Amino acid sequence: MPSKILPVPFYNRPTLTVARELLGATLVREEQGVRIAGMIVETEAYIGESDLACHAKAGKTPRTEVMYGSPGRAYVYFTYGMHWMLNVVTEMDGFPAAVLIRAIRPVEGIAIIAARRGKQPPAKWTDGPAKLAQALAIDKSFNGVDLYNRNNGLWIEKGKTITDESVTIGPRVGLYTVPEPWKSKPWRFIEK
DNA sequence: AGCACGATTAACT
DNA sequence: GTTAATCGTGCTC
Repeated sequence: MPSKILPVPFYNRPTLTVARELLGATLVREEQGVRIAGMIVETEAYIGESDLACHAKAGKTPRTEVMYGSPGRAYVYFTYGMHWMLNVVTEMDGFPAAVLIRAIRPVEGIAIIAARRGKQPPAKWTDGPAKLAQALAIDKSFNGVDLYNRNNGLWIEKGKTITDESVTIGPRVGLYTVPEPWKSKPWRFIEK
């Protein structure tokens, strides 16, 4: 049986295309042989130094270095003093861009997710970027790891195809101090 | 060395 | 609707 894991060429494409096509894909975390997985239902694109919402606006720094690297790797960063965010690096080596995985729908490893997120109702287990990172135990140690093989306990598999009728496109969120037009770019993709 | 801010969340009123 | 929590990062001095 051929691997279901999305290969490097999938990520080595325009970021908006990758963000759109990641909807329906399966984000998989494997811990000690146990799978925790969910279908990706919300993404956002962050594209290049000219995108003033993208961390790469500051240029290549220790923090943003991964985004400048080869596609198909994880860019994990820390914010608000307590939250981890998972992104997937896109486009050619040298161009800084990534897709933020904003939400997933739990499919496997529900018991583990419940143990980590059980204080909240199931609908709120993985409906935000910091929430899914917590549910899947993703932190700084995953920054820069390959997502196109099983070596690192984190990868993305081809999943369900989502039709355009089931996709809502809108502006990215949380960009309070980002100037226009970047603040309103319709670079957020949601599976209804 | 110090500072302002943040691709958020949960718990409030 | 508002706001505290909490600290790495990048910028200024």
